[in-house]
Amino acid sequence: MQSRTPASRTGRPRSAAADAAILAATRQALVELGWSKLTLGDVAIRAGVAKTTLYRRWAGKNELVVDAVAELFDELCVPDRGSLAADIEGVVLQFAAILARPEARSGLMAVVAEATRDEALRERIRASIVDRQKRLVLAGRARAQARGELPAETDADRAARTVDLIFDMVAGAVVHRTLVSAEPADEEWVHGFTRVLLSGLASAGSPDRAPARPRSAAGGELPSARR
Amino acid sequence: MQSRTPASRTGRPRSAAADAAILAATRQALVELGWSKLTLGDVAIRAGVAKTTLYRRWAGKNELVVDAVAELFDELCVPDRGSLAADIEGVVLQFAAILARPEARSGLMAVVAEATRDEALRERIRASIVDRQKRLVLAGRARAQARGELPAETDADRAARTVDLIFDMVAGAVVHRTLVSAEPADEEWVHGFTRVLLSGLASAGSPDRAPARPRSAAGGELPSARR
DNA sequence: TGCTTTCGCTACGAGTCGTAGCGTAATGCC
DNA sequence: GGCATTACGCTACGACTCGTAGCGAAAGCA
Repeated sequence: MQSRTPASRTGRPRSAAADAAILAATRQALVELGWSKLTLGDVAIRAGVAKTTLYRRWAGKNELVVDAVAELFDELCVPDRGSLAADIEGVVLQFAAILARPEARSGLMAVVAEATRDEALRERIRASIVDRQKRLVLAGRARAQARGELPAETDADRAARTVDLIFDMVAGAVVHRTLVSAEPADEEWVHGFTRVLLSGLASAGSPDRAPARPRSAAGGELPSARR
Repeated sequence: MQSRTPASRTGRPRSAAADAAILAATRQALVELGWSKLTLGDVAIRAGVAKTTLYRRWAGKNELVVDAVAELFDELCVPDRGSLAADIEGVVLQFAAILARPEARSGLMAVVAEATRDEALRERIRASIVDRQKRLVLAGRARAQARGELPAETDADRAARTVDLIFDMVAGAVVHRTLVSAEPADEEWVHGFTRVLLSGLASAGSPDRAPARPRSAAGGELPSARR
């Protein structure tokens, strides 16, 4: 989590229960106060620990909130729903459900904002939040390629760039919808999003059905503009 | 900008020069200090005005930064480049150039985070930043429909939802790429993004050319494959 | 029993916040 | 020109948060 236990064999061990209580109290404070009015002294009182204990474990507010928010993303997974479109919709709905929680909304964007001027914090976010999400994209893509819904990628470098692109498009769209447009990423929205992501803008006017078009592997076939 | 001049005919008018100086000083402070270490007292000194003047014009740090950041988006426009793909790439590159500036990076996300718990602030952001961006999507879409690259939308309600979706996908992807992944949205990335947005994921494995393929609809004109 | 590390508690200087009060400057109206 | 009205600069203030230091007690291990 925050700091390792490098080689400290002896001495009184840190209370694991205090860790859990502090992170839970941080999330509760995020809900009730938001980022800007959250103070470490308040979190300490809520968690039932001394303020100095907080400073002994975390460098500051930023690092604490990153860890508190990161736990929210533990539940993310890629359920095999049988098709790429269904897999995407499932994951996006999970992601949207997390972002619907107020502790995620106010905490996540704030630490990302702080990370623009803090390289170490950015790395911490990447390791404990972003990479975990990106792994979902990798898993879903591999599964789709095994099904033949996506062409297999030979060039490893290009494949990495493609995964990064997909990740930014999926996560970015959900975050923007939820936090900037401030409207729910409900099933209807996710359905439309998935259709555009898979088939492109030209199909945006097509009726409600026919989202994915599992297209035979290597053939760079074009998605048909239906309607 | 911040407050109207309801009916105040008489009295000493507010200095417009002070407004400009304050907003410029705010952006400068964002660059040098970032969001969390930016104080209104510091901004006042940089702008050469009294701290009380700041509080007379803005309710607080949030509102001030929104106005300061909003000015960065004034330059956005949709240059007619002849095809939907080229138009998208142009706008996205403009948007990316703004987000590359440190005052936008640290300021924008911070106020969005604060807005999750402040309805009035969210409305202020929407009015002075988001709506301006969304208008670009509307303009580009209308132009593409006039060219025949996109099918005309009859249902006004569905059209509005589609525009919202496109907007969240475009803005969200660029913001996520720039601020979360912390990598530049350069021409190569924008090119790949535009291809996926227009043609869908299935075309992601195709070679570097052939971005958009507007299919039929109403006599589809083909945009030139650039590069 | 000793050694080591953590914990709770108190206290502290430094810094920021947002506001009040006062005298002065700039404008419109008569 | 005189008057009312509003904006401005300046100072000072209480309230709050920050992050740290110091101390004695508690909880592990040899």
